[in-house]
Amino acid sequence: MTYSIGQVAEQYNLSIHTLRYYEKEGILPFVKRTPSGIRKFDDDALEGLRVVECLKKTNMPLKDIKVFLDWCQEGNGTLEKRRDMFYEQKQAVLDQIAELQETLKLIDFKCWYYDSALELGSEEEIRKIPLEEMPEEIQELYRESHGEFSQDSME
Amino acid sequence: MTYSIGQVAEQYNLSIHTLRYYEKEGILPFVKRTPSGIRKFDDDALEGLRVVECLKKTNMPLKDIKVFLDWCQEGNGTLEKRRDMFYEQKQAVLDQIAELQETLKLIDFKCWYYDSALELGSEEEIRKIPLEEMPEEIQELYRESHGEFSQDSME
DNA sequence: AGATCACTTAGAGTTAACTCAAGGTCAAGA
DNA sequence: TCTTGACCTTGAGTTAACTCTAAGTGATCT
Repeated sequence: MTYSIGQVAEQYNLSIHTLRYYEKEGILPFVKRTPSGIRKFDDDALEGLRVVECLKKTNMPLKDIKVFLDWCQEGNGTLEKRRDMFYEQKQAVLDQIAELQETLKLIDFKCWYYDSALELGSEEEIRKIPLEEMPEEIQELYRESHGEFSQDSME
Repeated sequence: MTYSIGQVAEQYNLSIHTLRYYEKEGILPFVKRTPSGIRKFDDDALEGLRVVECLKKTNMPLKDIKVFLDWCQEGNGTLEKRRDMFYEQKQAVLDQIAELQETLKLIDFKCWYYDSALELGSEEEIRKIPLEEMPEEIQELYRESHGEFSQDSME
């Protein structure tokens, strides 16, 4: 079974422009053509695209994705590089998750801050509250999202 | 206590250029100046920068960060908008974490795939293995990272 | 006094990743 | 046969977020 560029664009929520751009950049090496020059995507091409999309979601730049795809074309001599690359990428993703979880602390603190400000009617009221009088878990969020800083103003 | 642009750049791992760019874009509304025009960052400015950095880490574009900072300047009338924004941003971060965790499945599958290919000496060998003969947890990773597709080729 | 160094501005240049426009081809249906 | 619609190419334009250059100022060290 093969698909046209339009069908693939639809299925993967990419624009036709983007797919052609990827091919130009060497990001779609598995795409074949009909004799009249029309692209056709077979299962190999779709699997390749799935991997590209996966790596894109990890925020890997297209030029790095291309390096990987070039290794794929080179054959078994690059198996080790490719394996190492996926292990590195795994770590990169774990790091990103950890960072997002860190930023959640400040966001959760701000959610509490604005909820309280709205209850009290003004930001000034909530700013008067010393750190020690905030709920325990909010104190923790504050400390963890503000490093070792002492209490200062909040915007 | 106040800091110069160079000290702040160093502390926050940003370039001086970037800080000036942020100010130009309205992203640093709390920065004051000396009579001779030199920027000085006080605690308010640093706290603002901390929030900016936090929002940047959630992949919020600078123009959206600016909208928030403008609301901060407008006073208590915008408290609700600001709260809602943080709740939305919290959800956005949770979604990003979930997506990264999804992509980990394909990455983990690929780690196994290349480990096995290296053990067997070639990619062709591993591709011969039918899905059913792979370890249980790898079968799961494969299925979860490939949607409802039947087994096709892997690159 | 002169050098050095961190600061200032305005504005140009860069990079990544698209995104689009113009002009053309090709195959299928009325 | 003509039209429609999806495809094609080349090349230009866009956007975000920097990043840098040139030319100049101001404070401090020797």
